[in-house]
Amino acid sequence: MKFEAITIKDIARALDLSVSTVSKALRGSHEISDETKRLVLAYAREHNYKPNPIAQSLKKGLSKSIGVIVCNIDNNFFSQVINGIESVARQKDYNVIITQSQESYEREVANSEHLSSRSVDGLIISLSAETKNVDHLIRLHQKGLPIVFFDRITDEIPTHKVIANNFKGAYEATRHLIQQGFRHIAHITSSSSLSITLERFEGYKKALEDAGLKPDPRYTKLCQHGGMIPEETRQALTELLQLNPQPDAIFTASDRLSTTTLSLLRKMQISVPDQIGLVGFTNSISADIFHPALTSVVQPALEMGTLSTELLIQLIESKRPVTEFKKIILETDLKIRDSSLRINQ
Amino acid sequence: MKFEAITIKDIARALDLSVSTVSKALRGSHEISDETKRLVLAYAREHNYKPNPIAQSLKKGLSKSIGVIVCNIDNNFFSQVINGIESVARQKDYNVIITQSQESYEREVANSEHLSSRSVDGLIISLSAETKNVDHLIRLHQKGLPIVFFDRITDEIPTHKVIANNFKGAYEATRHLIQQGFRHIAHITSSSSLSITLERFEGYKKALEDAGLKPDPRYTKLCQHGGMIPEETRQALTELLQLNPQPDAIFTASDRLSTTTLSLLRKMQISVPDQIGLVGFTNSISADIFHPALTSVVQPALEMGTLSTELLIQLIESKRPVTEFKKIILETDLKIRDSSLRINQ
DNA sequence: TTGTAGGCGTTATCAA
DNA sequence: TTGATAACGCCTACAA
Repeated sequence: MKFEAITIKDIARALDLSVSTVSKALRGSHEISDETKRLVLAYAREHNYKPNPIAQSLKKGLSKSIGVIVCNIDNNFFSQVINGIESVARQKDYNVIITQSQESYEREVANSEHLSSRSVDGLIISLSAETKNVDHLIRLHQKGLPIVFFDRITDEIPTHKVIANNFKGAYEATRHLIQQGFRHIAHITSSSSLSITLERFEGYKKALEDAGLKPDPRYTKLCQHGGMIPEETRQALTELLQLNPQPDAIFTASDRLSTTTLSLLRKMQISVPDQIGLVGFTNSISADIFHPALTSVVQPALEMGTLSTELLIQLIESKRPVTEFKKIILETDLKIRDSSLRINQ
Repeated sequence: MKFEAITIKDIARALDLSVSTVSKALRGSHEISDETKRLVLAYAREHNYKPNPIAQSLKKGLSKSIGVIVCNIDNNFFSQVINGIESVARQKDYNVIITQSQESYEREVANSEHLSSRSVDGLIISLSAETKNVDHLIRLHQKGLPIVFFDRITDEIPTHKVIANNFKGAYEATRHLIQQGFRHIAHITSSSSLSITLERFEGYKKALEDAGLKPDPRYTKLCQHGGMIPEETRQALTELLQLNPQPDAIFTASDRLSTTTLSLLRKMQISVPDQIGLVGFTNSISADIFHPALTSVVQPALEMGTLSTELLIQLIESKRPVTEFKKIILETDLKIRDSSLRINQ
């Protein structure tokens, strides 16, 4: 009943050769006669021989697989990044092992521990909203595990990083709202410990200042769980709507926050943008399809995935230690669309 | 510079014991003295010993990983299913290796070959739109690789399957359009070789018939690539709009087709539902957030993932061959909402 | 040109 | 209670 695959040993026995001869023949070594090679290759093909990757891994100390930690796959941005990761990885013959932190620090630590201990050759990670301390990753990095960060990065580890131009995106999104005539613009964003939170907040603030508007700290609400807990977002929105003067527009900092906010507004029977303006920051290409009622700032998520993977594989396969690390900032591609959501239920 | 992990051998040398003693002590064998166990475990913990999973795999012939083949991760339905798969797998200590067929038969074959050959203990798959022949999977199944199908299944392989109640979902979606007063309801669907295509078409047809409407074959358009090629969908929509009488509503059979159609209608400046009715079939929970202009039929995608994974792990870990296979049909949870998309650009 | 032997890290069997 | 040995499948000095 077990899945019996053919091995080098089987070929050797069948052809009355030694395993090393077969091994060499299979890899086309020049120290094997053409005749023997022909025989071995023919037999291998005929019996559909495939080297056992696990044995190869054990031998070479490389698993030909890369680990990925994201907070949640079921999120347009991350699934697009993973799409990019998978495409490049497959092309270079690496397996992709996916794990989710669900925005939990503990799960992030557990997943990183699990993925290391020799089972992956490298790690691609975007930090969880809860993560304030990256010692677990520093440890792995010091042990020599190649790591590439994307989107939610840390400055504490010297390695490659790929991010979007969060400042510029947030600046342009906010400026767009201002140009639409909104004056009291609120900001719903993620955990204060995330790199993206600060960068986007700075863009938001600068746009207000450049327009002569005074950023009011009461108008910025943090969601420590990055919107994973809807109640948190509901609370933030409710508090904003009770302020005086009431905000006339909202700049939401992520896909999850945007969609949750949109959904809450719908339940509250508040039309966008007739009653309140809404712009969402997004890194997701298809966002313009999925968010027909949002104005969005679009970033190439797919490219983040492909780039990160190329950099990681480069790290893995470089014989000599890499000393210079890149921090790649993908440029904002502002895409404004003003469809609106009419509420009629 | 290499990642040097501590091994059993290191512990044995340090404690002046044999590797087999250490191995047994680590697994708490009762044939080892308490004193020795204490020593070994203390040393192991102190030096953060982790067994090398690759060596264990080689030894046991099990990799503790499951392969997944979907057409595209960057698709709400599949990313939600994978979310479910990953959750259950992690809980049971399995790695999840993701691959995408991109709706290509060739890539599906290549991925399945790659994932088998001992690198995964089981396979969870949803067929590509191009796949007409499943010999590649029959081969793996016969070799003893446990397989579970979800959503896009085949009847040719006797194993567990998890699907949605496609007939009922399509029936209700179509009936809803009829109740809204639409009479010329078109249907844009996927490849004719997919199981879901037929099932959803039957539901659509039955709803029309039950309402005394005559299904017109010209009103059903197939997209052989499941909407992966936008041009295909554009063509289908264009042809539909040229028919006489022109359809007054469309029932789209999948997320990708729904969003593409919505996007095309927007470009054509055709409002939904003022100028044309639109209902999309979806298995995706968050669809009601993402498709504010669509009426949707909601299915528990997450549950498809968790269920499939539980069934697969059951197959993998069952000592005796499983003889009875389940075909689980998850029930439709119809969720109607009639927000509308006003076009103003 | 081919074969022998040892090892990658772990586990299982059998002997001490 | 512990240890020596072989084995999982593959690779590679080194010998023949």
